[in-house]
Amino acid sequence: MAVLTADLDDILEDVFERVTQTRIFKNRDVLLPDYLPDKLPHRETQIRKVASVLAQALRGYRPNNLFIYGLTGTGKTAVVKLVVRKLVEKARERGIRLEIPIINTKRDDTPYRVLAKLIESLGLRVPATGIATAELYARFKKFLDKKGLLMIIVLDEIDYHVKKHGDDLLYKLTRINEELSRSKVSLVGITNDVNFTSWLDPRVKSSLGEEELVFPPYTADQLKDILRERAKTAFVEGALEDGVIELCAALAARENGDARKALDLLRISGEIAQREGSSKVTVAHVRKAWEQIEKDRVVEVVRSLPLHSKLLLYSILTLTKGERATYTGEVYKRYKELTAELGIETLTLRRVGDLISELDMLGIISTEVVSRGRRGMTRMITLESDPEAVRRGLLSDPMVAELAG
DNA sequence: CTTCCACAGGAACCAGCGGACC
DNA sequence: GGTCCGCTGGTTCCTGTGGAAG
Repeated sequence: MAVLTADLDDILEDVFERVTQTRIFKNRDVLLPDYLPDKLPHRETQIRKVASVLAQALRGYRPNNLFIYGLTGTGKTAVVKLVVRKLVEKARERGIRLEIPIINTKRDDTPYRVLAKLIESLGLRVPATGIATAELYARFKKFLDKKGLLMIIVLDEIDYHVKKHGDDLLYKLTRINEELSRSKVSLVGITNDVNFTSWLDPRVKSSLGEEELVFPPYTADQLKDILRERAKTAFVEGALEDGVIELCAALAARENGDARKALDLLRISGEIAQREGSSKVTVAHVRKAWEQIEKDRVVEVVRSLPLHSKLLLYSILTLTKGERATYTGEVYKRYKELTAELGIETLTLRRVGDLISELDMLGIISTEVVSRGRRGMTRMITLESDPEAVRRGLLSDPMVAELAG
């Protein structure tokens, strides 16, 4: 352990030396998830389709509603944003009154907030709460009609909204044109969930699906092209060892052809290489990055859990030790002991069941409803993620740390 | 074949909060 | 300043259920 004997100056000197000497990145930012490139390889047909539907706006007509499906990281949002950017430019040149708000309904996840965003896009401020949603909708309609313009509303990740709040708002928006005299509205819905339409009222479905477009997952080869394209501006020449791009592409292709994941992976591989003072990004760096992404995700998710979920997870962790399975009853018993020890209130079994489901959906644990015959129905619970990462996430909470002693 | 366990998970309801409206 | 509103994060009460034990 040379590190223990070296003195601080030497260590820091060494680290600074390595980090500044080696140059891997030319422009790291182009690998970040929110970077919007002006070239999107293998999305020509989708760009064409979106553009041809929305371009009606340039002639002053209301474009057909458009519905876009595709898994995460297939370029849906990027394509739409790119087309919208150009379209708004053109409309301005031609003096057409066109407004295209893009609303992420996962971030703004209530009907209220969606409407608030819409009103804000018309240039008006809205209180964060306090008004009935129906009233807000009435206001939106009024202001919109007064302005007399063409509005294309892009609702990103719309499946979240509908699953949480139903298709009420969507239904109203698809029919809003009947109540407007001076303005027109088109809708673009974007969803990750391919079976999403089963959640919709048939009338909404047919109206929203005037035009439909599917974004297929990228293949490994296509991901390679995307990564190569970005790598050109992201890395200094010769910084990538042979096979790095191929491996990133292959790993991400396995994850449903997710381009975002592929880009993350490449970026983090580069960061690891840089930190190690290596002059090249190697395949080994990619493998490390892959593990790190998963662990970081787990630590972060666990850290941001509410206290009672953490206590449940802590119960699961100690009961399973990362190996065997446990059951709802066992977990609840352990959980009650923990809350008693901390002197805090205990949630009901009903609520705990929901919290366990949430942990399952987050991918931290996996559960399966099983019958143990006379011993009743229960959920079989196994820890799905790296126990060390889970422990780290949990111990960052002072309450849990107190329990662990 | 029937019983019966130990929960799953739906439905309805509630308290408290922050904030706008009148 | 009381009232109304939506949201969060709970509770209470309830009906449903797969399969080992009897």
